Amino acid sequence: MSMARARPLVLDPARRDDPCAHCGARAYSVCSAIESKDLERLAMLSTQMVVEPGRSFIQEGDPAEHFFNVTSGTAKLFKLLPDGRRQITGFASTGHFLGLAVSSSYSFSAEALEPMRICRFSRPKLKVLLDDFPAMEKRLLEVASNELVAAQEQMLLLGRKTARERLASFLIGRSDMPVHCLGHQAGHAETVLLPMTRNDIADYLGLTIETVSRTLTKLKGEGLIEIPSASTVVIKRHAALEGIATGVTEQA
Amino acid sequence: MSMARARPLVLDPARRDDPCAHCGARAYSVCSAIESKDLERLAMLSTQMVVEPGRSFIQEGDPAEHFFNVTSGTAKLFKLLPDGRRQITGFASTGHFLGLAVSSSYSFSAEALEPMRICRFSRPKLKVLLDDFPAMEKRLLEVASNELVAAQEQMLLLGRKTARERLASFLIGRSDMPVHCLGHQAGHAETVLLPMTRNDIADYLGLTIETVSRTLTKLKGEGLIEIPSASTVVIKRHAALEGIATGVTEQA
DNA sequence: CGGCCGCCTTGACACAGATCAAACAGCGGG
DNA sequence: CCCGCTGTTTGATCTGTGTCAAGGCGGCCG
Repeated sequence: MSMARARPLVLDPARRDDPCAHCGARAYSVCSAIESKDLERLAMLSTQMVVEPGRSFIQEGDPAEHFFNVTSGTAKLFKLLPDGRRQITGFASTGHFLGLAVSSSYSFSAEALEPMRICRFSRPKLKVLLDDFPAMEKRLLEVASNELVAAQEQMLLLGRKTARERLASFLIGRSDMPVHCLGHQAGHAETVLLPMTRNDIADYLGLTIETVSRTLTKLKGEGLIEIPSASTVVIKRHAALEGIATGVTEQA
Repeated sequence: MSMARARPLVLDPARRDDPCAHCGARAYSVCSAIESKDLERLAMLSTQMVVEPGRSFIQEGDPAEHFFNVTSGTAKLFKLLPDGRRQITGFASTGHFLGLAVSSSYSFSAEALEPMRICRFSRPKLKVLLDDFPAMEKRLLEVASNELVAAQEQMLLLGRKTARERLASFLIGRSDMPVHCLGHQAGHAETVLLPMTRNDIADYLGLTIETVSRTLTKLKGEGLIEIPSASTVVIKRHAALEGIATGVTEQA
């Protein structure tokens, strides 16, 4: 909680050879709303950056000067209480857009879980750009709407689901993620990779690390999942796990 | 949970004497992005409706054919699990815009707490309107961004705050609400009116009705609040309550 | 190759909040 | 004015998950 103060590395501040045109994440991001011919202008406004695991690139409370677009890797987004209690509100991976807040300061922090590449825009400049590209604004509204739906689902999870249901929901949610979010290691859809620690999972699901560990062990014992390594879960009985996740199945 | 099947009453389907121009909620809603001269066109697309307390006007899972704008009154928005567990994700009052979901079906239900007036738009028609009024799209993006921030704050509450902190946050949040959301009964800022039942509060805060009641009684006993009637709370020590809400204060 | 360190698992016990149960209060209707 | 309904408060007890504590495992560095 105390390290990660250093600023992330800015790549090639001088070199600007049309990064957006060659961006692998473009198809998945809000930038897909920009036509090829206008990409150069978009690139002019953006700065490519690399963030190492454990490094923060957004701090709750700091003046919100930039928007970000995740080009590769994964970050955790979280809020803190003064005594250190933490709630992870989501994980952002390839294509994810960050920093939509209207307010003048960030309402959450973001820290890289894996090596990341992100694309940074200054807020005032992007605002101007949006006036010229209403399609991008539309896209942003879509993105925001989808996140709102996801946030409401998470509220249901945090407010009303049991630990068992939370873990099942989490695993099902991960297994349903689009391939480009998962990074290089594609693999079988039922093989879920967890780039975050048990602590992160706990803080995402509103549980403790011990409960996460115990609950996973129990699901394994029941043959619903396998855990070949701490960061890999294989879903063996997808339908059963989904039943638990949606609250259809009574406790075992 | 089983009543409220009847459709809400549609007001004056024929009469269309420029309702938007006289709408008291316009200043607070997304419609403020539309200039006076264009209001007639907006009115052509909208249908005014009245909803009685206890009536649903959005059902989770139903095809999402309309957007709604709350003109007066308050609704609760919620999601259900198959066994009846309920999470209220928010309360919508005057000026609130509903139904942003991109998906083809609603992801939550909405039910009136008080007599409501709402303004209904067909989705396809509003989509077209948005192309002509990018200012309104901007406004929608702002609204969605703000709701996202609120949703993240609520995740922190549901995942990491104690019952005492949740109630304090809830009361502070209510006391901070803009006047137009609270309906006619303006009154002192420290007088909080609760149009919802204890059960609704519980389902909003991820608690049970008994815990809500007990915790309020305890806060009263400590002189932080007064409860002149079940639906009225007076905040006596705002700063202290705020300290509890934000997790600064240790448990009493 | 061995030792250290961070992360994960497992166990014993505690407690905040849930559950079950009953009495109480406000309010509209007869 | 009293009755009955619905929502609220209060009490007794239970339990899922948190807390505290002790190993275990695996990866990395020297």
